[in-house]
Amino acid sequence: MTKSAEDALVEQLSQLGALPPNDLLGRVAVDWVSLPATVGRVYVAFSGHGISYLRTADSVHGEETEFLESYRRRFGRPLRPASRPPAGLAPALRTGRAKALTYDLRELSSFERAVLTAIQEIPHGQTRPYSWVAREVGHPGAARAVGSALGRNPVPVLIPCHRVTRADGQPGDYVFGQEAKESLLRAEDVDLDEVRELAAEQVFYLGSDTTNIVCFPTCHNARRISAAHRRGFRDVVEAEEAGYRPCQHCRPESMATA
DNA sequence: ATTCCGGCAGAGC
DNA sequence: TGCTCTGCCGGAA
Repeated sequence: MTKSAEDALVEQLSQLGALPPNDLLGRVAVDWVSLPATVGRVYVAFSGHGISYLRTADSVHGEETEFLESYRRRFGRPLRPASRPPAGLAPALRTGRAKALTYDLRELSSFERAVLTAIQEIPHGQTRPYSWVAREVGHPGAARAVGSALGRNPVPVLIPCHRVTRADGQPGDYVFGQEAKESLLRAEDVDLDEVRELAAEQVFYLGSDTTNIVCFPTCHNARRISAAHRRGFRDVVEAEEAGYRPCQHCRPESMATA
């Protein structure tokens, strides 16, 4: 066992407090399973603390051993095969809706955890810019740092960093590659072609002239705007000058940062 | 469209 | 501590 693995165990044990000893193994040992998902087969590591790691079979070239090695490189400890997956995991992977699961994000910084927590609020089928996430976690201006944090997302697909896209309408980079990001979004019925067409016209927000509310184009409220009442905007300031206010659901950047 | 910087968190030295 | 570099960005030129 490596030094860092020992440290991790000691730290975990110290956090167990008054838990009965017969819970120890279940809390400390980390298991793994292989399951089908919308993106093909995935490998998932988990313990009593929650799901801690996910890789697609594609990303490890279909090799279970490569998954096990990548886990060991990152966490400094081995995995053991599980007899069955944690509750709710299989359906979450089938449907792409995973908000109810619990995750073990203790290895991350508080900023990284805040970012991953915030993006779990992005609904299935919708996207938000990196700069939006930065503002949501109280670090406006840290859009690039958000990208770095998402790049370290230990549980992609389930924690939906693929729903965070670039402000210019491009999908942006992704752990498993831009192609994988695009296919994940298309599987959620995100109309990437329309997003690109709008962006080409310098339209990054959509409003309805019946409600005078402005949204991100993928917001479910924006999807309901009829063609006759739809109006595009370059930015929120332009929309506000036209008498529109930001949607309370998708919260496009307004001037007030509270 | 492309390129070039400024900004920011984290890691390594 | 402080300095430097890197990275799923953004926006200006």
